[in-house]
Amino acid sequence: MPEGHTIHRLAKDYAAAFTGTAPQVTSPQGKFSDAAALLTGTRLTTTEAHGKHLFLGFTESWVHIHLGLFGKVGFGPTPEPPPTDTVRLRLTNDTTYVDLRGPTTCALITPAEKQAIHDRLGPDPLRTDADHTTAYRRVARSRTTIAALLMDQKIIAGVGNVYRAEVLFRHGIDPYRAGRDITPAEWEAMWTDLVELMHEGVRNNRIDTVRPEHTPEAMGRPPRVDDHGGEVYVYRRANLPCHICGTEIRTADLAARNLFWCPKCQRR
DNA sequence: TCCTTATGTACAA
DNA sequence: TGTACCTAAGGAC
Repeated sequence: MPEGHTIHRLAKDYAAAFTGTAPQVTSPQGKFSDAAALLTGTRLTTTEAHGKHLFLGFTESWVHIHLGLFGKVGFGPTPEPPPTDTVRLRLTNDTTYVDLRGPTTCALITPAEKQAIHDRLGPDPLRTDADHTTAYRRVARSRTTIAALLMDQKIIAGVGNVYRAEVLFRHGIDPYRAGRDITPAEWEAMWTDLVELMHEGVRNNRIDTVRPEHTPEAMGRPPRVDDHGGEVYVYRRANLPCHICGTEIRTADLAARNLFWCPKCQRR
């Protein structure tokens, strides 16, 4: 379930369980075995997230993890169960084990390689070093749709398909508007909102975007049941009535991803 | 048991 | 723009 909030949460969870310890590192699936052998016996000193990229800092080098669409991480107490053959990376110390499966990336990198990743990523609403005005400069010059720009990690890091759909809804912005038609005030408002929503996402480990006055309880409707876990306005609600105006939520393909929006609440 | 789908990205043409 | 890659769950048979 990887948007930026998930990765920042994982950075905290890895740190809480392993910082200061020298975990046993293994790769039951095999693709990370050589690196795992090198890392075993060295200390995990720090962890960090930028957008959807996770970095585990060991004494000598960094492990760079990107979950992609399918990657999953699971923690548990020791004693650890025998790993299944899809576990790419397992860390185990005296109290905790953690398994990583299905990542797009799991690699040892140097500090210079890590810096190169930071350099190609845009500002991350969850990082204190983020400067949203640099992102707006790129948005304001672009003829690309705002829906595509919000998913472009070079422009803004950490937003995925759920936050994209939801923040556009919350600000009444039609997803097909060009970046250059987004006003500074609109960008500022979306950014501020993302900072809040994503911090809440880290705390709760799920995406909730529905304002208190529109919750199922407040509106007298049944709670949402969706395996992504959170309460949302439009994401994966195609052909269901908009929580606010009742219009059917629309869906379309945009750059090979599913886009969702309310044609009445979100105007050009 | 097979098929579809998914909160992502990179690379080829 | 299309396709490849990584995994697991749910639904159709």
